[in-house]
Amino acid sequence: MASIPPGVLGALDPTSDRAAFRQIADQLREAIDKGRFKEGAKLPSESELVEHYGKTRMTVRNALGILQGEGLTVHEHGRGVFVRPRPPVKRLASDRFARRHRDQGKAAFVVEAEAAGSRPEVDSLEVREERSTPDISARLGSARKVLARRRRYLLDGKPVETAVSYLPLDIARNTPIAEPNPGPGGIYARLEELGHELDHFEEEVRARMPAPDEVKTLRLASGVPVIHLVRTAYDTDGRAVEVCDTVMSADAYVLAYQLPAS
Amino acid sequence: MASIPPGVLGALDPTSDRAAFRQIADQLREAIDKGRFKEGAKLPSESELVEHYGKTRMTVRNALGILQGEGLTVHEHGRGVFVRPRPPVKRLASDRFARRHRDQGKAAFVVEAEAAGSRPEVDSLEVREERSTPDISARLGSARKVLARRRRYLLDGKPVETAVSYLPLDIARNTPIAEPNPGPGGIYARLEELGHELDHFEEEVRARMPAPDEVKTLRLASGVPVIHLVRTAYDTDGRAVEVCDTVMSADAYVLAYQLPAS
DNA sequence: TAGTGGTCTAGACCACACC
DNA sequence: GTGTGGTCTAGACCACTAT
Repeated sequence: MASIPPGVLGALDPTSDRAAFRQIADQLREAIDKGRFKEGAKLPSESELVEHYGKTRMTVRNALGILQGEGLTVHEHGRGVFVRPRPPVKRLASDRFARRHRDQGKAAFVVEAEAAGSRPEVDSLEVREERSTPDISARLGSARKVLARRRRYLLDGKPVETAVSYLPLDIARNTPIAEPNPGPGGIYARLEELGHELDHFEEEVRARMPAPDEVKTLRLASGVPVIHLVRTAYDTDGRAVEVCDTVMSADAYVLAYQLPAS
Repeated sequence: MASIPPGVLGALDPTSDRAAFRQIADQLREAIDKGRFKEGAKLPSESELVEHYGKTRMTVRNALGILQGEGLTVHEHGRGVFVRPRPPVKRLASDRFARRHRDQGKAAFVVEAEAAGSRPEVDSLEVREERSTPDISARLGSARKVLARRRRYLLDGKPVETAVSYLPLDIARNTPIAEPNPGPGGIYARLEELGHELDHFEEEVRARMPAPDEVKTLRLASGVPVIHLVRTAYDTDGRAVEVCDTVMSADAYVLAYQLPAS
């Protein structure tokens, strides 16, 4: 068993009211923040920490659990505990749905990702007709049945986002929108060809901890929240023609918006 | 010790590969999701769960720790574990900085909150000159020193947001902007009076788990992420005149934006 | 095979809330 | 005082990774 380099971690203060496992977590957190453990570096093993602090393994594990909950570390069974690397984030610009970005043969996600030097993938593509939920109905203005397009997006092999688009059946049924591949420019281009010229989009942004199925689908490290984004597309008649419900790994994205001052 | 109503929680599957504490967490999560425990309701105590499942207290506590990490429960020392109530969220509309909302005698936060039936407060107000960080300098276009305006917002006594505004000293020094109370319409109104007519704002939105000091300041329950929002205000000359760095309790807000289609 | 983290037992004492 | 959750001990066995 290797030992911990001197000066990296201090000693506990037995007179403190702060629980031992919190003090240990504080010291590890500080060491990470100050770069004494760099991104991707391995923290001391549990047995090293047990020896260093003179506490039992359970206490040390509680401390490590705090860091895990804060998203600072990833724990790999049989290997060790590592400082979680901060992956490069993808910036979603406020003009990402502008018509001028739509004249490509590829989907917007693919174009943007390749421009950023990443390897994009789309999988789990599923298109089917469904009964609408009350929330989707309210946003679409009372469609009982909808066309649902589900997919998952990956960057460099890592899942980053799931999305479900809901469209009223009277618009989408028996059109290219109901095909797995809707063609160049995506469903927004098809909607405009079908006479629904797009006017604007509304997006609602929330953040929360993921549900267990989201952890699985997005392969989320523990301590990583999700951004929940619901976008509604309106045509020039003021009709809601699509609702897109998106769940994104929060460590993969930064959203950018522009707001008018007037 | 009361006992658990029959049918609410099942039994463990000893043949399953899934760890006992995960199975217990699954059953409690399902019971919460299905409304068998309602918002604010008390879950069975640890000793009740120990008896029900025939596992030790440590195993039961691990299960409860999962739910806590998911933000599903709040744990109150000496009282019990409760289903976390979903507080009403405050909707931040995309036109919230429009000039027409600025002609009030009160701050925008106060006006909106009162309209929504909440009791708003602003505290921890602090205004001072500071050295700029590299990030703020880059956003403002190289101001070495800045005026920093720090404050914390509360709704009905609960802290929901901290914000720091940074303004270049050559704009803000010796103006009402440097006063604790900048007057009606806030600093944006003062900026326009000083000749910096506002053109637009840019916002960057991220989500992450809070740092320990943010947990304290915002009194965050465990399992609640924060929304980190950085807004830059530009005047009609294209100059960045303010950067506002905001950390919001993610369970208190939903952000709404409008995007153009053209 | 050795080292790592994951799960679990069976206790103990403490701090806090409520009656 | 009783019941609650918070902290901690001192073990045990297992599963996974690396060599």
